[in-house]
Amino acid sequence: MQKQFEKKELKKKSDNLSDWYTDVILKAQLADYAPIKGCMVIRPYGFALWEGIQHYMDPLIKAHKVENAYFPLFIPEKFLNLEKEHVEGFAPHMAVVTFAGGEELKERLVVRPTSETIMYEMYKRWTQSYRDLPIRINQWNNIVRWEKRTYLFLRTSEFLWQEGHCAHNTHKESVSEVRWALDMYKETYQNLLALYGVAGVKSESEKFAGAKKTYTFEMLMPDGKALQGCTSHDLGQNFAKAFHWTVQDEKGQPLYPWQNSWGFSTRSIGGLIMAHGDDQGLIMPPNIAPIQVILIPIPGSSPKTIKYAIAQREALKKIGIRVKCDDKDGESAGFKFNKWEVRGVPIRLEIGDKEAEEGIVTAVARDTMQKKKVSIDEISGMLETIQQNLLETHKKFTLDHTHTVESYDHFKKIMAGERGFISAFWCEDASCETKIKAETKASNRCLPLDLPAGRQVPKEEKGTCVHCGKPATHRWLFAQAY
RNA sequence: CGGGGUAUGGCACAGUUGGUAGUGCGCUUCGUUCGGGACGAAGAGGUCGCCAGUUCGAGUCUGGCUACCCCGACCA
Repeated sequence: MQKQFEKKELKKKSDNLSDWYTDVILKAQLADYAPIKGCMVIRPYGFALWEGIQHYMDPLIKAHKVENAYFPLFIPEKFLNLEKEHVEGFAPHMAVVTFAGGEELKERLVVRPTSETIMYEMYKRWTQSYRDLPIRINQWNNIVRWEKRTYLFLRTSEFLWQEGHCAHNTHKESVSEVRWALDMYKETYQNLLALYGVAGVKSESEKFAGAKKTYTFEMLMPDGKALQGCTSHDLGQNFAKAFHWTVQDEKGQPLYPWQNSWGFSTRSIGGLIMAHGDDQGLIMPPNIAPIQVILIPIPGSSPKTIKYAIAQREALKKIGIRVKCDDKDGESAGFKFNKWEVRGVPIRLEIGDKEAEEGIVTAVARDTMQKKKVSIDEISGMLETIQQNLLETHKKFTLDHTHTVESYDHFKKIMAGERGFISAFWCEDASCETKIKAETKASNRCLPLDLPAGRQVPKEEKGTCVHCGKPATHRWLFAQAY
C-alpha cells in the first residue's frame, strides 16, 4: 500500500540528485529549456520565486540608501580592457556583438557579464568632489556569461541578478558596506530561503577578477558539493585607478574612490530547489512559497461544501496567507494532491463534506506529510513551523557534513566518499590550493567568518598545511564546487 | 574546449532485409466516477532536424550541415 505514495513519473531524489533536479524543475513548471543553447525560460511559478526574493531584498537595499537604476546591456569592449585582471577573468565567457544595423560595428560591444566598467565610467562623469560621495546604485538586471557547461538555474548563459555598486571616500566605509551586503545576503538565505551556510573570505585565486577581496556565502547541497550563493567584493581602488577616476578631497588633492560591488543571482533558486526537495518533489519554504496553502475541494462534494471551501480561502487571504483554491475540473483528488506535492506547496488543505460539517479542514504539511484536522487559525503557526524545520534540517545536514581534518589522507578519504565541507589548515600558497583541487576535486571555498561582533579577521591559530606541512595560521573551508 | 548521445504528433519512444506513419501519455467531446495520479466510447493531431546523393521508391542507405542534451576542464 505504500506504493500509492510514489510519484508515477518523477525521478527520485534518493536515486540521483542531478536527474531529479532537472526533472522536478521541468515538472513543477519552474522553468523550461529555451530554444537557445544554455538558456532557460523562467516560467511563472519559478519567476514568482525571484519576485519573492526581490520583494524581500529590495527594501533592505533601499534602507541602506542604495538607489535602483539601469545601465546599458552593451558595454564597449575597450572599457573591459582597462582593468587587466577583470578582462582576463571574463574574456572566455563574453558574448560580443560585432554586427548590427546591417553592418560590421566599428566598436565591438560586449553583452554585459557584469556592469563594473560601464557603471564606473558614468560614476566618473557624475562626481567631481569628495562631497559627491558616497554614490550607491543597484540594478536588477540580466547578465550573459557564455558558459560551456550549463545547468538549470545554477549555471545558465543568461541569468538574472541584482548588482550593487558603491563608491566611498575611505576604504573603511567601503569595507563596512561589503560586510553589510554579505550580512544581508546571509539573512535572506536563512530567513527567506531557509538555507544555512557559511560566510567567509575567498582566497586570492578564487576572488573576483579585479577585486581586492571577495566575500561569499557558501552552502552545502545534498550531494556534498558546495554552492556559492552570492559575492560581495571590496574592489579597493583598482577600478578607479584603471578608469582614472578621481575626485578632489578636502585639501583639493585627487582621491581615487574606494569601491565595492555585490551580487545575488537566480542561482539562489537552484540552491533552494536542491536543498529542500524530496522524492515527492519540491518543498517550498513558506516565506518564499508563491503559494503557501493549496486548498483542494474534494471533487464531487456538495455545493454547500464548495461554498465552505471558498469561505476558508477568503479567511486565509484576509490574514495575509498566499492561498489558492484548485477547483479545476476533470482532475481527481489524488491527481491534485500529487500535482501540488511536486510543486512543493507547504500546506495542503483538503475540504470535503466531512470537513464542511465539522467546520474544520484537513491539513497536510509538505515537509513531514503528516495529516491532521485543524481549524483555520492554526495555519499561520503551521507555516512558521515548516519554515523553521526546513532551516534546521539544512543546518543539521551542513554541520553533520562538515569535517575537521588534520591529515591529507583523511581529506582525500572524505572527498572520495561522502564529500561535504572540509575544514583544514592551509598555508595560503596557491600551488597547494591547485594541487588539492587537482587531486581531490575540492576547491578552496573560503576562510569562514563566523566572528564575534566587531572582529574583522578570524583570530590566528597554529597549525600546519594539510597538503605541504608548512606552518599555517587558519583553517580554510574546502569542498567540491557546483 | 575534449568525450559521448540524440533528433519521428505537445511529451516519451518504436519503426525489421528500403515498399501506405505507429504505440503510450497528454489533448478534445460525451457518459459514468470522484477522500492518494479513475474508467469507457468516439475524435483531433506528423512536409520523420536541414541540405544534397543513391534508388522505380528513403524515417530507414551514403555524404555534409545544424541544433540540443549528458559527462569532464572553467565560472554567479
